[in-house]
Amino acid sequence: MTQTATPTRAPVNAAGVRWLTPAQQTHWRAYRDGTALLMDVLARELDEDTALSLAEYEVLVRLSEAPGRTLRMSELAGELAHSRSRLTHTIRRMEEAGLVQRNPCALDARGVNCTMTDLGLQRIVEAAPSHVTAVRTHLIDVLTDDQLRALGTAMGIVAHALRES
Amino acid sequence: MTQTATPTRAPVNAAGVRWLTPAQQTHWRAYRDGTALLMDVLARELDEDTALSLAEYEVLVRLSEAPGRTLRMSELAGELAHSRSRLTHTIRRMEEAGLVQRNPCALDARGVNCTMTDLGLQRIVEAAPSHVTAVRTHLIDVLTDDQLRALGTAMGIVAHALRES
DNA sequence: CGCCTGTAGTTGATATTTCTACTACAGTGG
DNA sequence: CCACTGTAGTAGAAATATCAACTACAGGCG
Repeated sequence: MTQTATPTRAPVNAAGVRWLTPAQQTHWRAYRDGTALLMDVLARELDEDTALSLAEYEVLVRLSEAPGRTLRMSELAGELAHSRSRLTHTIRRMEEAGLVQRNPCALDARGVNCTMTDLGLQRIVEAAPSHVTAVRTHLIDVLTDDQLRALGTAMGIVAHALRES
Repeated sequence: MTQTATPTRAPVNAAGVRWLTPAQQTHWRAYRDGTALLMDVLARELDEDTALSLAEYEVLVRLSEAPGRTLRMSELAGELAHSRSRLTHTIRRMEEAGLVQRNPCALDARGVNCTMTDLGLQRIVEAAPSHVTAVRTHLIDVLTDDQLRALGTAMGIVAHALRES
């Protein structure tokens, strides 16, 4: 749990686990804490300004970019990295609120197409400026272009590695 | 919601909102999606291997590093960036499981000290190798040292900016 | 002291997420 | 055609997180 020396190579303990170097520890924690704070404030401000959760907003963004404002449930779940179950519950609530609509998929009788309604479109058009401003204020404007690019590149690599497995 | 040109300056819409450039959009999304995937897999593997949630693990880490394995509830909440309410619920469950213990604070009668028990220490000593390996596998080992450093630096700046306000 | 404002922590209700099991259909190979 | 395996989606229960009071005490100031 604690580190007494400052090795440049990761130490290996008796069980064969490669521990983290102090620098790795520091960077990992900065990432973890910064992400927790950032997501928290983005969720809070979005909810205050627009009464949408981050999950609902993300659903609407993906649908707004899809042809016919429509995506299969599984595609949506895959893009959002949400479980199928979670997505079902989210979409059911959004359907009750009139933001989306579900229809059976013609090509695959198992499938369900999820379509954004006009109300859903209206809501995200209203919400986007607030959210974009929040992302700018708390993330983009506090970093240089290089820092943001490095952040995106690093997490892109992480995401790619995870999607492989 | 969509971008047709590739400006290097952020466009400004009628409402005065500075939109994101395509590059900013790409990096922000890579960060968001990568983080979602990463946190998800870390939580899942930790739970499978040790029956601890990420939140519980983090509580134990902070306590293990504190003098006397003890922290005030509010200090713990501050470090974890969790709400007080959330922490109270988490700690109540952990206390029922015998991982921590709560005692009134001598200096401040409002305060509550939270102490890690021997069982709690044992549990995190057992859990740490698994979690460290997961963090290595999915984050640290897929990045170069420079990339990890850039990631930590960027999110450190973000965290610092958020803690100011 | 007595009042006021702010901090620390808890609680119960509500909302969301996760877990588990389930139905239905697709695709493959006998 | 039929079994078998895998994919798509759902539903209810259990776990967890958020929200909105609420109690209790600290610290400042008249």
